[in-house]
Amino acid sequence: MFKLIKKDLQSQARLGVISTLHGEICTPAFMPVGTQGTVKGLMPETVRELGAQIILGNTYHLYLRPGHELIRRLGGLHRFMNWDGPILTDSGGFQVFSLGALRKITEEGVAFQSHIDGSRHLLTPESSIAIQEALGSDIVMCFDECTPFPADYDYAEQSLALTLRWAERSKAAKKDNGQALFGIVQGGVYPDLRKRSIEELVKIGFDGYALGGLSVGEPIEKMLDIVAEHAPLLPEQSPRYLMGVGTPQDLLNCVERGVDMFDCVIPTRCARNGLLFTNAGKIVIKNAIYREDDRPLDPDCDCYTCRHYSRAYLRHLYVAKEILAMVLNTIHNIRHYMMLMERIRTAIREDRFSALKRDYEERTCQNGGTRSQEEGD
RNA sequence: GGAGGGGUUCCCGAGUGGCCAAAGGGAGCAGACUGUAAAUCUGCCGGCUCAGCCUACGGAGGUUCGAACCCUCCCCCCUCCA
Repeated sequence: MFKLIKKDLQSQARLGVISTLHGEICTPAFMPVGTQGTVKGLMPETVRELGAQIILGNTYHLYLRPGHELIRRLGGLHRFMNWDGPILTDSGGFQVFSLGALRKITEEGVAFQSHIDGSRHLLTPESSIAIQEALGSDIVMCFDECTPFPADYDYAEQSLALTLRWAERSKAAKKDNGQALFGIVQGGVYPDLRKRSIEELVKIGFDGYALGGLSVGEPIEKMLDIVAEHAPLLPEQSPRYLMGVGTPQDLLNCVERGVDMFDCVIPTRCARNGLLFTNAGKIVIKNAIYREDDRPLDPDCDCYTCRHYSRAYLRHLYVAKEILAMVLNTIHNIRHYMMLMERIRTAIREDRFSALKRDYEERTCQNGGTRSQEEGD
């Protein structure tokens, strides 16, 4: 299911292809997030045109609404949302983390109260897998506990142990139906725990491996250290997925450290909130300096937004709270991410990944990436 | 002509003797956002030589230790009746 095509000589960067039931994915790849069966603001055709090869869906959210059985009856998630490319579904493990106040973790699984209506539900490794099978995703994620940060060693160790037991149960529950199943590495920020996590997951055996429990509030340097140390420990012939990351700078840093797949809400959420990524750094489109700026967002971008609209118009739409602002901004940010990934893949193929990374950093450093530079006050 | 209501900081709008540079919205300015409870959230928002001072609650005057708040006159708006 994964074919490693090339390894960079100067870094851990890799070029590969993942085969799924709904097509191939060239890696390194960034997967736009479509939590509720839609990449917010975009039609599937647009998502595809922007260069996305695979998108995310979410077990917890689709289970609660509209319900996985309903989606199954209507032909599965692909048909339901009119996206015929690959879909990866997250298991609900992240909601164990993000909906902290509304859930209780037990050996059996996680008892949730719906954030929508307060109703009570139990999500287990078995039910999470069953839901993902009903949705019909191409890549199914094991149900895990996304360990929070900070977490002390004892908590991280117990959490990891639980996630490993759940991984075994997820594997056991998974039907042999062509859907891929990925294991998730946990262990907090503790190297020995993460190493153990990897060893145990590999023993169980998965189609791919994800680094989880990162980008949950730990310092970026910490995350990079962990990725640098642990991504190379994952099986070379399996895809490596860093969950929930990140900024363009994070993507470059983590490809360099051996990661093949990413997903993150940053490009879509930030687009809706008016933060746009360009080849000259980030732009906060609501800022007054763009009031009469007739230039495109990014002259080096080929997206629909940059080909047709000025910063002044985009600022106007945003300030006026027009729906089109979110659409155009999302188109741009996703295209920026996709273009970056395309350039990364080409650069690895042509043995110039390091040069590309350096070049991108130089172009954008003038006003930094999100959360990258020193925090002011 | 008669009866009543009202003029507050960029706008709307609370306040009705000291705790008021004055609630709350809006606008404006800036920041955040990392497996989406996010079209969300946060901060600033009269000026200055900034633990204080100055300028401000339609205008002018007055009462008071003290007034956006009480009194007098004036100006302007709105509603109803004729």
